Amino acid sequence: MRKIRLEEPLSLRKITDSGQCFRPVELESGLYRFITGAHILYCEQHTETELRVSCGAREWEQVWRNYFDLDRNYRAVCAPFLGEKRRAETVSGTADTSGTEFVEASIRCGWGIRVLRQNPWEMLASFILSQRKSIPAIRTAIRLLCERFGRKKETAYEAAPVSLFPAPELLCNLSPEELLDCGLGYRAAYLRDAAEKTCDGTLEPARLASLEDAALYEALCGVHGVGKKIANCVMLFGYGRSERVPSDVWISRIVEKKFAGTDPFPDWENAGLLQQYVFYYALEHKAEFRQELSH
DNA sequence: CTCCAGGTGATGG
DNA sequence: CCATCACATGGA
Repeated sequence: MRKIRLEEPLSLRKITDSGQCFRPVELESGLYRFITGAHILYCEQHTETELRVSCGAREWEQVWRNYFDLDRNYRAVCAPFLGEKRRAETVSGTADTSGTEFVEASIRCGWGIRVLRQNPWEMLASFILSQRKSIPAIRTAIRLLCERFGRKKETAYEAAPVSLFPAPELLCNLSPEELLDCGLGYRAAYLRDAAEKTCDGTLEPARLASLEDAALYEALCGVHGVGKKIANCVMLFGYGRSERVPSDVWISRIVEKKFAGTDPFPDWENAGLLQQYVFYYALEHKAEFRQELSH
């Protein structure tokens, strides 16, 4: 395992648990596995700014530096919402306190999270499957999908081969039953539609990457089963559109409870990163935000 | 057994 | 525009 020094803290555990990705796992105590495309990384947290990684320097620079979004300075991005800087800017005294304090607490709680730059097709497929499922159930469904249909790759770190995410071409030729068998339920037809549109060029990732936000959003919403939340997830996590804010049930509850119903996410170039801290905070404090029972 | 899950589409006001 | 409802099935 090779040593990697980082300019900012990075937490393998928080990233894995943050709800933006479903395949990273902690295999045994402290050993994490990440996969993107056909690349597999084994990784240990040495200190908060030092990792031990299984790949060579070249692969780290060409693949994983981008995947972990290491060229972005998160401290600079978050500075306006933290401590002294924020107080200095609110001398007028009119700014609200509960909301901004909540944002600050969320950033501190999730410090070390990176918003990963993941594979666009994998994000589209994964978030289509995610609707009306719990995060553990999403992980199970995606794992089954990969194990059944994904290409296998041997590594020096595990006895069993690792399953890559199945390419869209592989899913186009499956029978409906084969997809249902992964616990996809009614989402199987949605996934099929996404696979076909990705293969026939309608949603070709390399072309979509060059589109403006509005056009990309339109294209994604053209898939059956993709609405605004999933489209924003794919844009944020798959196409690096860091201003997009996927608004789901958790975010709605937070807006209601902490921001008096007013959208706290400004029309800002990095709003999606803030969203990720706030979302993680909610996951880590579920009891506080869980749905009130109706009566 | 019951209830909920990182929503969406169809339908009806 | 907003309010409901069905949708399949794994977790808790």
